[in-house]
Amino acid sequence: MDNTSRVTTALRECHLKVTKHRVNVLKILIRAQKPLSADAIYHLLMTDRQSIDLSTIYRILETLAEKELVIKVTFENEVKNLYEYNHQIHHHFLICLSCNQITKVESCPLRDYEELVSEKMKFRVIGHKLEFYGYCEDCQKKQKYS
Amino acid sequence: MDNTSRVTTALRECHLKVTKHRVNVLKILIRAQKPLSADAIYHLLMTDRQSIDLSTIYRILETLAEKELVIKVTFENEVKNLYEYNHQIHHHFLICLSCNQITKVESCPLRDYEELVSEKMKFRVIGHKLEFYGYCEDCQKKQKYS
DNA sequence: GTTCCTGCAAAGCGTTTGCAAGATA
DNA sequence: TATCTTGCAAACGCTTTGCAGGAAC
Repeated sequence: MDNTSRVTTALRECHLKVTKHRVNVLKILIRAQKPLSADAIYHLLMTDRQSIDLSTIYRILETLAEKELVIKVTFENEVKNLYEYNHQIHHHFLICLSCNQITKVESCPLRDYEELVSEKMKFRVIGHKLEFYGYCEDCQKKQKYS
Repeated sequence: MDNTSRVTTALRECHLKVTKHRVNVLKILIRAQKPLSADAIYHLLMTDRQSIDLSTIYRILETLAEKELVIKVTFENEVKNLYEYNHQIHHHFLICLSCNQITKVESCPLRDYEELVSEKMKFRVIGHKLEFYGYCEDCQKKQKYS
């Protein structure tokens, strides 16, 4: 199944009308494979000669987040909210402090620890958010020679 | 050593002038034991009959964050930036999805995992950010009877 | 006296909202 | 046709900034 039909089906299942803009936004997020800002989506659409208003993008993202087709995330030192396609696969991010590149990691060390926290702190853990900040391979190389 | 002199010393060590406002902001953050917004600090000062402008608080927090006396943090679904006193002790937070209460946990399961990430992903990990979202004890009780 | 800090007012920026026109079902 | 979606313009809330007066060193 290609992305267009995948996205169309997803929208129908959520009882949302299938509009050009919604399809485009979802396809962009799938292709990106990482969180994007409303603004970034706007520019990608513009580059692709798709006219759309920024406020429409915000409304679309809000709606999609409500239906859990996308996930809204915020990172440290990033003013804008970012939105990622919800692949339903638990993951974390590596965020390069130098170039800000975001890389996904699909392994997670926290399953056991969550139980421990639940017991010790009497806090019922529903989820967690974990990011690693540091330097990606490229930036490490650049730093060596600068 | 009481908080006033602790804070005064810290400011001097950072070559910052010791002003009433800076001392007050730092003391509030120490007392709070959790991250506060600029706005929250403003209201605490006002309640204490200390007149100050919001922009001054932002400037103070920015300066203190630069000198690493405080840490600027952002949480999911929280529009405002929060600032916490930097106790230099590694910790994480439990964030209640119901009442938004923030609780500190000082244990951390990630030291070993960071090494793994460094090796496997060729990403030099400098730090990480981890929060647990769920329900605190009080909210769990309330949910039972509602 | 010099440098840094602060209050005030205004602007900046990301995001949200009201409303009328337009598209989807 | 009824309902939902969109573009446009304006407003909103948090944060930053310019500038002149004031405080710390």
